Amino acid sequence: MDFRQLKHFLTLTEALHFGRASELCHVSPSTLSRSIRQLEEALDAPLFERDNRHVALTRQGLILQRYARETLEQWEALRHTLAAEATQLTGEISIYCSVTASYSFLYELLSAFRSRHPGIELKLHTGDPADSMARVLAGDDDMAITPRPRVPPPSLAFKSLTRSPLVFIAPFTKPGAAMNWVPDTPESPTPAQWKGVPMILSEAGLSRDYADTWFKALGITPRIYAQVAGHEAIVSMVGLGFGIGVVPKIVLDNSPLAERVRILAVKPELPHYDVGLCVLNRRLKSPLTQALWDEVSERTSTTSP
Amino acid sequence: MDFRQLKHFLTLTEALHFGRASELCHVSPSTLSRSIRQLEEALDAPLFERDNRHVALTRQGLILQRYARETLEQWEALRHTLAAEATQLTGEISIYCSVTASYSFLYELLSAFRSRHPGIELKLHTGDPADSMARVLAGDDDMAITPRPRVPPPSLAFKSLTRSPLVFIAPFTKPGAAMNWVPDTPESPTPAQWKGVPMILSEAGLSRDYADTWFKALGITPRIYAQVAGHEAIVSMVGLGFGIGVVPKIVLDNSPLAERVRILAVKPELPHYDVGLCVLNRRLKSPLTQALWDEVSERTSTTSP
DNA sequence: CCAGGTTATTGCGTAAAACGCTATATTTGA
DNA sequence: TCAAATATAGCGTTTTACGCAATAACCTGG
Repeated sequence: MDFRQLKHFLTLTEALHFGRASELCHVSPSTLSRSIRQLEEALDAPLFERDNRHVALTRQGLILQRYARETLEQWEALRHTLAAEATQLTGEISIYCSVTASYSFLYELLSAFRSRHPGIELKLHTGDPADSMARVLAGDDDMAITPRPRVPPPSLAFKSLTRSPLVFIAPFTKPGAAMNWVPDTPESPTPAQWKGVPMILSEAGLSRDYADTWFKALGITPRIYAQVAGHEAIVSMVGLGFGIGVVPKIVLDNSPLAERVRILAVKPELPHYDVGLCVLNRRLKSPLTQALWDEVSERTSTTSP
Repeated sequence: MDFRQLKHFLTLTEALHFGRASELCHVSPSTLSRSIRQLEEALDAPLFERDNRHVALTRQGLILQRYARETLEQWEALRHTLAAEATQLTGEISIYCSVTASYSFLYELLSAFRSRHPGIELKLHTGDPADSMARVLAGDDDMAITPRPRVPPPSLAFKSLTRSPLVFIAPFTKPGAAMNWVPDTPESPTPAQWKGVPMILSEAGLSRDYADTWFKALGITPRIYAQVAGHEAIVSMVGLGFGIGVVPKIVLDNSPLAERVRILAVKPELPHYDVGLCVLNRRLKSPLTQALWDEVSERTSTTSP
């Protein structure tokens, strides 16, 4: 059963004459006759009473006429809907990111994207950046803001958005406050100075990896006071005086607790933290994710995996 | 665009796997792939995002899914509706007849027909039998109760229902009433007896034809007092004493004025009046009219044109 | 009554479309 | 690195659709 047959049928219901209807359909009369016959067989019902002089619609034909009109109208409506969707991108992208990212660099990016593609809905899920890639790989989110991994999985595409130094932070102390575990000369670290320092680090993720590497390079076994999920929480605990932490400077710049902590001028410096957007390679085929990918490209230089 | 493609599409939306969907559709994977491609081309929109490992529905695909479900469901509903209609005849037959016919022999016929075919609606239009064939020929009514014409038009089919004598009727008079124009010896008609008789005849139709023929055969020029449309009106005027009329006996038998008139034992007798059902030959192809035609056959012997 | 015109359908040969099989490219997991 | 799984493209064969020509039936006009 084929739309062309429905169109032939409707034309004949209007013309009630095989010759004229066949002309309107741009087929021969015999083709039209067969088309109608096929419909009648598909439905096992006579649609027209006809002889070589008269064509009249049967009651069954009248019922099919209603159905045929509606179905073809809805098909046309569907095509228009899909054409409109092709013109304007619509749909939903879910993005996983940290709280800091959500109201710092990402805010401006997504604002520009929203005004360019008003039909696209963005769903932000905030959480620990250490979980970001896992969520994308598992398909829980379409995209994530994540630090660039040292060895990216081959199925992921990564594009840089910004770079941030990774810094050691200590509590900001008034003169005379008693906090004797803060190293006197952080620019010249020694095991003796750092072995008693209560460290507040991420549970997992790149900042934790870089901190571990830093200590190992200096032959220091750090005293871990707390392992925390999320850099914002590290800023809080350091500000409360519990210890020293390692966070991306951007997190500090965007924290309301920034005046409660100070950056230590630690040498050697930790590597810069490359923050960007990651997505499954195969998801880049989707016009939606492709559009956001392009938006990022226009703002930064491309870093393809 | 073809229902088979819609079915393939729906199966793939459920399986989200070309191999399994192609099995469910009883086609090869390459056929299914092409079927989906054809739909995508017809709609100029991607319906699935897919690679050799994943198949995901696009937003456009979701829209088509809704349409496809509805359209195929409605098609099945339509088939069931038409199947039900084929089992039980439904529709409308319009019948033209005289008032007498409507509550005499036709009443019982149509009662039986109605209980056999409750889905068929009957529309009765009453009027002068002289108009009955014209109405059928013009398509104003599907069928008509009519006297058998002497030369039936070739496009009409006629089937007898009943026969009725055609009779002369005079006013029923009490002894001593003064009505000197009623012939003394109607069994021996003479021009002298009948020339002064005020005749009340149909304007047209068979009863008029037969009356004219009767008078002509006796060399009588009748004095026409009135030409009336409908036999029932003739009975009324004769009962009121205006003259002598010619009507089918069945009309008299079914008239509330029967006791106001008497039948004259006129010789030679007028021909019997063969009353039946007439219909356009081509209308007999319709299951409805065919059903009523069969009902008449079962009650009477067939008289085909 | 007959001939001509009109109309829907059927049969036939040709063209177009559909199909399954096989090969291919790609991805993933062990 | 290799094997398995998967969607797609190419090819030859089969099936379906199509227009042309013929046919049967009906109606009209001479």
